[in-house]
Amino acid sequence: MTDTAIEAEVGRRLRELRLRQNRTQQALAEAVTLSLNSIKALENGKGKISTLIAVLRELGMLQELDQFLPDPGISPLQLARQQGKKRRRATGSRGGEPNDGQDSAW
Amino acid sequence: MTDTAIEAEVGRRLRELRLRQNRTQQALAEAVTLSLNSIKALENGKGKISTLIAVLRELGMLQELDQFLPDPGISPLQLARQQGKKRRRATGSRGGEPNDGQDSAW
DNA sequence: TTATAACAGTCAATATTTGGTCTATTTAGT
DNA sequence: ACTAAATAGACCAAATATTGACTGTTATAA
Repeated sequence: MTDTAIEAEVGRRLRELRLRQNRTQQALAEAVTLSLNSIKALENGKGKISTLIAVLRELGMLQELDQFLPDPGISPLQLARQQGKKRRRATGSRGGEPNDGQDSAW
Repeated sequence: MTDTAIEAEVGRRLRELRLRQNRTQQALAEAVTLSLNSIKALENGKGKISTLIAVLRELGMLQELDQFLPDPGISPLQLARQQGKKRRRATGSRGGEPNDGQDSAW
């Protein structure tokens, strides 16, 4: 499934959610203070993340969003290591490729 | 929690996921065929939906996305009513406000 | 059946994102 | 401690999204 296909599918599902609540694109647009065109575009698989979030909130899906991208927290070891540091970065050996993509979580 | 705050939080969690896999913004950018700037912006809570989806795929979160926005399917009654129709719309009485927002699912 | 609301599609102007490049800061490997 | 990699931040030009207005199509209430 291509990225474009997924975007389109997201749009379809958002429309389905809206219709389940029997709401109009126009009404939804007004509720989120966005234009009707933006809603159309969103349901057609285009748009900004901010638009998506606004609509999700209005449709009452924010809790699901939190489940979807749960706050992973920080592993204790990294937390300990973070003392006084302002940033975190990916680590790796100097010469070679940065890493092999295996996640160890610590 | 404001929309902007949620966007920022999404960015933070995406960064956390990336770091758990010990990957570089640069490496991630190359993996999804996007610019480093786009990844920076995304982790800062800005960007397009297409960018978000590409990164989610690369981080292996597409299944979670499917759970988050599950295909609601169509209720049998609506399916029956949809015979030969090309579109679906929100319904409502002619004169008054379109609807009260209660979802009946059928 | 008919009138009209809901929706699709387009256009021009504006706003935001993206890509590319550069500089500065900070973290981690040695 | 030194040094290089990872990241932040700003800049510009190009691409894309948003808005508002308009026209055409389709489904539903009456």
